[in-house]
Amino acid sequence: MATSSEGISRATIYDVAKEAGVSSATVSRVLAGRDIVAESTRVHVTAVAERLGYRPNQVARSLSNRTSDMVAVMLPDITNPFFSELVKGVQSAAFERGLTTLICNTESDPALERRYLDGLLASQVQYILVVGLTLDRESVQRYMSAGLTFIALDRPLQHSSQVLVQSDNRGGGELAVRHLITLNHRRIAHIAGPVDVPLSADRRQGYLDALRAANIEVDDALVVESEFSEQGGARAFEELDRRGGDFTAVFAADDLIAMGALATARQSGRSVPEDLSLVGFDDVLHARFTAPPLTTVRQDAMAMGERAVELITTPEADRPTDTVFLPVSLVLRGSTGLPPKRSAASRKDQAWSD
Amino acid sequence: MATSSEGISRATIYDVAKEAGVSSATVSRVLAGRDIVAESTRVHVTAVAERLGYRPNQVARSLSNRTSDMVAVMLPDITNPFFSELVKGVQSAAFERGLTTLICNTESDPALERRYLDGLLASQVQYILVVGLTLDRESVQRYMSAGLTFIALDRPLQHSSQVLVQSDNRGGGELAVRHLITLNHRRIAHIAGPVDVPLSADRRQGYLDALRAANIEVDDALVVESEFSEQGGARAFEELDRRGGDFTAVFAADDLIAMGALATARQSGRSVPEDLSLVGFDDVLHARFTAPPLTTVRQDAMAMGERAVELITTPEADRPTDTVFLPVSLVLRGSTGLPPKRSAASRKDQAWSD
DNA sequence: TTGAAAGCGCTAACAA
DNA sequence: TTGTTAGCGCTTTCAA
Repeated sequence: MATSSEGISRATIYDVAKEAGVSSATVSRVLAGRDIVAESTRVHVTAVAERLGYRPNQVARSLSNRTSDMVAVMLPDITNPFFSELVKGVQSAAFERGLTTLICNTESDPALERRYLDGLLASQVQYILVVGLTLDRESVQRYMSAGLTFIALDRPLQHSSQVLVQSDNRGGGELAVRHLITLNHRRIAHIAGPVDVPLSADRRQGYLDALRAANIEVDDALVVESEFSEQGGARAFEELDRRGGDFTAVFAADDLIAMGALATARQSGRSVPEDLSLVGFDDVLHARFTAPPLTTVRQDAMAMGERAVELITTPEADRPTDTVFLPVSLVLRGSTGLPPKRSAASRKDQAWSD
Repeated sequence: MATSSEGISRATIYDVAKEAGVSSATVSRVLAGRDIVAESTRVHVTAVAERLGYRPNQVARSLSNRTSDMVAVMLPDITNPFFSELVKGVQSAAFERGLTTLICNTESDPALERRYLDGLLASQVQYILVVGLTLDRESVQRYMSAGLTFIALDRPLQHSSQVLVQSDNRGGGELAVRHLITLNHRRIAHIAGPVDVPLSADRRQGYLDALRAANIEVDDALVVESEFSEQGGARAFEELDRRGGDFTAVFAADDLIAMGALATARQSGRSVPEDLSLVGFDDVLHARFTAPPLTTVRQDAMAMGERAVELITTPEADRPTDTVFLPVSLVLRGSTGLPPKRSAASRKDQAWSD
């Protein structure tokens, strides 16, 4: 073994073996723990390894095993607070199981996705938790047959039927809009997420279901689309305004959109919730610090991450083959209230009860 | 070479060698690119490799080389938007150089930090971009002599004299407060960051310098401390209020604090900027979507990440040995304005000029 | 300019 | 229960 001044060299399994007077195989067995070893040699070898400050070389282990202790999580935008919380959940769950998390920020760029996947393949990484790929189906298939196992989080993988862990998006949308209806809102707008993200349709479906259940006619002019960002929400709200602005409430497809809409609404002179009620989706950390604090549908990002990691450590046979749904809940805060007089007055039942 | 149905097996360098009728060493040379190889064999081997879909096995490469193509970035909290932007910068710069980024979220927990560092060591990772460790100096030293190279980002490493890439925090604080003074504010509070984070002191020093330069007496009752979060900012603002609340402006040590303070200020019935001006620090994405949008000191997180990656790819000899400062700038938005009448009237010069 | 061969550190048959 | 040995896939002397 090289001296520490030589840098990165460390005690190897051979150093331990020689020092302990056994073979390297025995040391390996002791370390792996699951092979039969005499208690006395186990104790001795462990002590020697400890004394030498031995640390297994993960790279050598990977090469020999053709496995890796890393799990990758691939997502479109780490600056989206929902995703960064998700990452936190993945990371803490992975850590508990001795796995290291590799975060891949793709910017929804297929070229980046490909580079990452190639890199993961080259590094023997097997499991990829993925939040929406933009890569084409064929490429994904190719990576799968090359040995990658995908677990979809939040968004399904292109056409493919991988396991998917996601929140009850439709139910959440319904919850949000039912809340608004209960408050007596009738003209409810929806800022939907991008069409190419399936959960956008689910949340929108929840919106439609709630309206229909209350016999409220659906007005397409009240639905606009936006990307998941404050920027997008701001623009979408302007568009809604441009179309006439005849609504007393908005259900936004996520909190960022809601925050952008909130900022724009206030700039256009409306007070929230007096003139306009607003509901978001996700319950990101910042949602309780907007002015007013945002009423929103809570998704448990940490739980989603944990559940996904749980899946990869579940023997393949016991693994569910289709979607795992996570419950959502409504968090009431200050951004929703009764509609302004003009359109509210007619009903007094139900309000504030949900 | 195994068939693709066998899973993760791929063409190896030997498959290419055999197919091309050369030795594995030659293939290796061709791939490495920097060794002398006959042009004809280079072309031929490249073609064969291409045809076989050969991809070098990074694990084997690492084992042989005792190096890795990964660079780690270790930070206290990925959900802090400033850090997630920083990560984005690191990742894109790393990617351009063929490096893969490993993100380690430590929660400021020394036990987690240690586990991560052990793992990195085991994976042959050499470079760690680190945003503030809580680990003790001795441990850090031990990791360094075990071969890890630390590059400090945003916050210096414990007592150690590693390279540090950071913004001009003192200058930024001064800029913020000078702006408030120019607007005619005289009673300016400061919500400082945690004492154990050095940049807190720098920004606070900027605050003090600006006050002194304007001959404004410093009032310790106007300075409170907070962790870097909205939660903390909210609490700090309450404390400030409890102490009498005789101030017309607040300089917050970061945007999250500012956002928490903003929410609380509004709840306590003040309008911003009419009753109270507020300046943040960082210019995170959300800062332009608060109500009103936040005036703040802009740090270029992406640039910081890029600069750090640049450093690790710089030959050690040419590498700076101490702090690399990045410029900051003031972004004027809606959260700052003239102080309320009572305390403003007396001066008419300067206002709105900066 | 190329090839043979010895590692890098660990694991896993197979034998003993 | 333990040791011997042959890889895992690549890099890199050293010779040719």
